[in-house]
Amino acid sequence: MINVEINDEETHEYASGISAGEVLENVYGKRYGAVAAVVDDIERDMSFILDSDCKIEPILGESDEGLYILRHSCAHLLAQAVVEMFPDAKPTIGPPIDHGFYYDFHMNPIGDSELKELEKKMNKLIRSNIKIEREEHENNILREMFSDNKFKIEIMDDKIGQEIGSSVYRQGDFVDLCKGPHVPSTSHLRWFKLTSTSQAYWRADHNREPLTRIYGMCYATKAGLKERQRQIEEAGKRDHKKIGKEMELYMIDELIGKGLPVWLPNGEILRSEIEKYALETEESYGYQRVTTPALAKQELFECSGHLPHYSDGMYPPMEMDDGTYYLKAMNCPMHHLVYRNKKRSYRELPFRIAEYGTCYRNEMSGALAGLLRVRMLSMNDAHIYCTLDQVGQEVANNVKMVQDYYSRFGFENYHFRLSLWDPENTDKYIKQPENWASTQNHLREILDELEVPYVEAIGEAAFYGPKIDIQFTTALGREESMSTIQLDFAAKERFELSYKDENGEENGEVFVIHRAPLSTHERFVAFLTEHWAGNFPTWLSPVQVQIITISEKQKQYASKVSSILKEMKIRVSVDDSDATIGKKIRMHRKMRPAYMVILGEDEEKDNTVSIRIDRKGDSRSGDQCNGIPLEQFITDLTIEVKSRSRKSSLVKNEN
RNA sequence: GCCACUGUGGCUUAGGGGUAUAGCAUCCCAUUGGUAAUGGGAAGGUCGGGAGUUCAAAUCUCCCCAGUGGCUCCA
Repeated sequence: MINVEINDEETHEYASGISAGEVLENVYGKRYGAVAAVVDDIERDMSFILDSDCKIEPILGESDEGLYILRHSCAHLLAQAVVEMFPDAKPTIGPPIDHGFYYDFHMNPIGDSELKELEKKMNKLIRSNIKIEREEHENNILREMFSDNKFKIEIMDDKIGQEIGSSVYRQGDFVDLCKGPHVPSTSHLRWFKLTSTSQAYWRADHNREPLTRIYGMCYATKAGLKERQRQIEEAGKRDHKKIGKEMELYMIDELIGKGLPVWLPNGEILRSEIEKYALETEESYGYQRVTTPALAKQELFECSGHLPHYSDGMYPPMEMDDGTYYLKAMNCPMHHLVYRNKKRSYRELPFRIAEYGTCYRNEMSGALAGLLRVRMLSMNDAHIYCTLDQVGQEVANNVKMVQDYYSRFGFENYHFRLSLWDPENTDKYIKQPENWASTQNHLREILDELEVPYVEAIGEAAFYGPKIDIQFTTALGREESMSTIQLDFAAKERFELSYKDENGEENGEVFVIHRAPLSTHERFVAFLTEHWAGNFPTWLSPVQVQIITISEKQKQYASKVSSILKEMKIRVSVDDSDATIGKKIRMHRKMRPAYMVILGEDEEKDNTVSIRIDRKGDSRSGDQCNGIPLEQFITDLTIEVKSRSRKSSLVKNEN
């Protein structure tokens, strides 16, 4: 007999040789929802045999660990269906990911109809409730089992070597090399859906074999799957491409080219409001503004290191009669020249120059997406030239600036990331290992001191130095880089940056901080649109007031109200057409004005307005305050706009 | 760039070998209306572009162009 402690709560006695699953079933009953077990702190299959005293805990399907196992098992199930349907397909790897899993196969590409067939087949395998069994084999047996799959052999070479054995999991005729654990049978995998296919490369190396990747989502319960589908649908409604079209923020025309958005009047209002706000903020932080050209000579980008390290991201050169020119992908080289334009004194440091600079990047055509990834972008860029001692304070100021900006725009779903170089893959970076080590530590200390929580990411640095990136989570739950604060230890040598220090010596220890707290206009507006679902705070709204008349009798009063608002610099638009009031409201809600102002007989008689919130997708739609004195409305509105308030406070929720 | 899918008037969309549906928007007429559909009428498309198969192509085939998702996650 052995003593088994369950879930840190109770201890039971069992005959040695009992399985983890049998114990859990004995204690919790059959429908407890566990997919595997933790035995003495190691994740095990339900079939794991207990032959000595131990501790055991169930892994529930809905826990993070449980979902991981479910998704991993679901990937195996997909592989089983694929090899049954396409006997020549070679499974490679199939990990769980957020919301689901994927599996890469060496096989011909497949389309939607095959995807549906695969899903059907998987459902059939689920209904057959096939047992998933673990087997352990010697190295040579394993190599024999997977002799027709060079990818699995390569995995073994890398991970296991030639000596030791490992485990496989078998379900029906399908066997996969795997550490496990897995769910005990296919019936646990009911709540999945295959979502898409893609092409990937073996080992993510485009010189190696192209693979067909199949994606799926998988949850422990029907409710989990439904919730994810709802989230996807919800995210679709917030999609900046859809809202951008509806609100006429921007357009993309084939004749201009892809990745080259045109800002329409409404989008330009957003851009210029954001820019105005940034200019004010940065002026108060001691930045000076400059404007630099869109192109420059090859020699500049050789000097900066862009051509050796970043040429893939730049457009091909233009041969002119006096040399070779490139469109700029970054503003920094030109800003360095601004610094170098005259002798600098220590009294000038930190020297901060800023520019809403327009850069051109040669993104792969397939990577372009709405405003999120474009080929021409306007960066909220600035460079700070300072001593090593000043770096801490400057970075701290920028972290604070980012936090202030985000709170002003209402962003909450973000986190800081310390982006480090990859010492295993140094080709992408300037080769100065000691500088990498020291600057990375420096940034880490600054973040620790500020007590800002952050994660570290290897291989995400810029070629010239480590970064603090601010990562934004989209409505779909995907992570994207928004703001960035980068420390550059290479520019001082490449551009011979120096200053005259307190001792009258020429000092070359000039550190450069690159920073873009508001990302690019393009990406920022995309996030902003998604975050607010187009229902921007009043100060940003392209249409701040949409006047709607009840009948054409109020034409004059509407025109009077509108000219007063215009004088107060409020963006106002009037609909005094002969359509019905209901129709006018319906028509304008998709443009999402901050407020609708209804003007009828009563309002005109009393010199008042009725203020209404009615914006597509806004839960406050329909809220209205009647009979507000015109004077008061104008005062309140002006305050709300001037203070850049996040709240639409002119309509109280009393109805 | 690569893989898959998609492309029908300004927008949303039906159809799927016999040159095209509807709604919204637009314009006109009537209506002067109190909060998510007031009636009626008109106009608007070489079905993303090009080539091919066919008596006949929006529809089938091929090539382009553009959009969407994916191409970091290492048993």
